[in-house]
Amino acid sequence: MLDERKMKVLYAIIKSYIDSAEPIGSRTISKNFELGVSSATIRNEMSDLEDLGYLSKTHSSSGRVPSDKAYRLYVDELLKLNKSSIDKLENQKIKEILAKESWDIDEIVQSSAKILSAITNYTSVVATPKLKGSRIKQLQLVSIEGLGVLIVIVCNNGLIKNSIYKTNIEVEQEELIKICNFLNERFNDKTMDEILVNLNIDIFKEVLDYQDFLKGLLIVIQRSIEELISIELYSEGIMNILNFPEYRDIEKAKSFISFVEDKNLLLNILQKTSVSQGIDILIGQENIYSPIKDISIITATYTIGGRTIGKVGLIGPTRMDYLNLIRTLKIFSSHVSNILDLND
Amino acid sequence: MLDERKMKVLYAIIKSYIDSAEPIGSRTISKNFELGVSSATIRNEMSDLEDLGYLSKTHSSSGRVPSDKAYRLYVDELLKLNKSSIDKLENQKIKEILAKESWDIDEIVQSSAKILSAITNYTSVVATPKLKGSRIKQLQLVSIEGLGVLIVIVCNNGLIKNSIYKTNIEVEQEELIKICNFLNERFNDKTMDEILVNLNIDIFKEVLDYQDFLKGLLIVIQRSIEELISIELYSEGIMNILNFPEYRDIEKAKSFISFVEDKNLLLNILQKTSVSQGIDILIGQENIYSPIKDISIITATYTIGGRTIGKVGLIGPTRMDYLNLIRTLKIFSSHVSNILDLND
DNA sequence: TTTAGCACTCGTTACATTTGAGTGCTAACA
DNA sequence: TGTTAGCACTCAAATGTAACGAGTGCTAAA
Repeated sequence: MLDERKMKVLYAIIKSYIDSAEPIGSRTISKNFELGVSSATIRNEMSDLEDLGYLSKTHSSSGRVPSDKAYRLYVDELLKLNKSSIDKLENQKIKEILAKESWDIDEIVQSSAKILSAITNYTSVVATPKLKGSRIKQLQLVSIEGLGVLIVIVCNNGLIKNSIYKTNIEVEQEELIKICNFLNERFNDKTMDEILVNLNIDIFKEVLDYQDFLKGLLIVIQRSIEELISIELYSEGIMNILNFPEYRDIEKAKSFISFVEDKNLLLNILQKTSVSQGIDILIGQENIYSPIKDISIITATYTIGGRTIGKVGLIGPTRMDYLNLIRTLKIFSSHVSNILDLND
Repeated sequence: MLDERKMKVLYAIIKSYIDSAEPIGSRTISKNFELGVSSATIRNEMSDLEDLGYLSKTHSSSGRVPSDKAYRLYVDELLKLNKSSIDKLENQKIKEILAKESWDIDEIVQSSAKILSAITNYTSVVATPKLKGSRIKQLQLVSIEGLGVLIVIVCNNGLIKNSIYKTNIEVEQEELIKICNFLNERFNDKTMDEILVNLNIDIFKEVLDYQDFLKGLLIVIQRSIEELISIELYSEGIMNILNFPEYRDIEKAKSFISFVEDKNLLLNILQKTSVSQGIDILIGQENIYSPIKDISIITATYTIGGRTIGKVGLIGPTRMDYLNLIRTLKIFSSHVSNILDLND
């Protein structure tokens, strides 16, 4: 395909453009990179690369800017090479930052997004785990004087959700335990999905006492499970976008922001990304759903016990720092997975 | 002080400036407001108002811009008049939006901030309740198989906090209930503050069994209480600032953003605002703590059972829409107070 | 095949000019 | 004495023009 020198020239341009954000001229390359040829030669190569669709000009006598196709080539190469090179120090740092304990799903996910945007200076998005397939490990009912009943749902992956059933029907402590045991028996080893389907049908046939109480209780449990399996999306560090020169223009910045704040669209895009393990990258136009064509999204999945249950991503201009971001995101998602596994 | 006509001219300028953000000239006023005098007369009045410190010019031949002093006059007048005029419809709308049930403090507070910024299109800040003086109504310990013990703290205002004590010390169900009862007895009718102080001293004298278990448990309880009484600050809608023409300049926008993201400073400012019930407003330079001198902050308090326990505020350029924001914030804070009271 | 050299392009910058919204002052008027 | 029309003046913003320079493509020689 591309001969070695063309490759070198292209990479030089991509790297330069990633940190300057200005069109790159042939002289810049010949000065800053040791290619052993003159600017005129590079000029010829650049002209070829433009014909091949890897570069473009902003106007007839300007320097060149890498195209989506160029980034794609670059990124695919990175993904191949990058396997080994994980920085010990950075690894340690991320581990420490993430060390804070928590069992609340939303809290873990939300603080992940915060941390990720803080260490990268990019905008981050994190989608909460898909718990559809998870099972309920234990259900606890705790009577709270004068308020109602606290429902605690413990998932098999150690995550916890609780909610309140507000009622003034008084139920004996013993009865409560009975009901609790009864429900635990029902739920035992069923997935969330299965439980949701059978929630009402099964239960009333068998229990005769406390029908009213139970009816209310089940509604709350149902709502909790629904919340548990619904996918939430958090983004952090949108402001970081203002540091990129391409977003000096307020209107562009605003359209970026409203893109990131359109949770539905973003969720859709995240879900469309390849399910294969590891890193997935969408560059510019490749992403047909986005109304903005000059942003890239790097996503990684995180897992519990090897099963993919959520996504974490970084968003920025197509000219994003793929090299570092890929590395950071890899380390990061594996640590988040570890944390989630630890709770198991 | 100011005669009636000067007052009218000043108000006309303030109102015009609030919605145009451009210096106001004498002709604009004479055209858009029915003052019955010519632009030349208004020009004279404006000149006087400038001498009195209510107006200033951006350059020698520009229109006039209201000063902080002018806004102060305007706002004080608004606060006097506004008492009665609460819009039924808007009232209803806010009530509906806030209707979603929740018992988690952070959740209530966070979603309040979101809603407030959404309905006003300004940046909102909300500080979580000060629960120092609250009491623990009930403590519950729930054993969770293979994980440890779930601790549920129910406050006397109905708010709930839970955390996990991760341990593999196995404790009999009966013993757990005993410990739970024991702790409840200790905590009963003490404020958070009091509990924190006495937590360790009291307890070990009396309990002999399960010392290790208890030691770990108390550490977690302590941490939970600390979190419960610590003040958190949430802000939402920072992006709204980009819609104001005065923040077209990215650098200004960035400095606004870093101001709002400096939680400590902001908390400090919120706490300095007057404790008197109702609305408090800080205009521009009046706020000596802020590094930015051209923003205003409107704050309201929210209460539980009449006691002030948190603050909610709106931040924007000094040229903010005081009239509407005051009204909205009043309604809003009273509804939030209601929600919190309901849980009582 | 490479490269020095040169004409050409076009966005950026700097500077001069024009425009217009606004002021302040003065003189006339009710 | 307060009000107003009229006019000269100010200054930011818009417009126009010229010079600059970073870049290209092409040609001809090494």
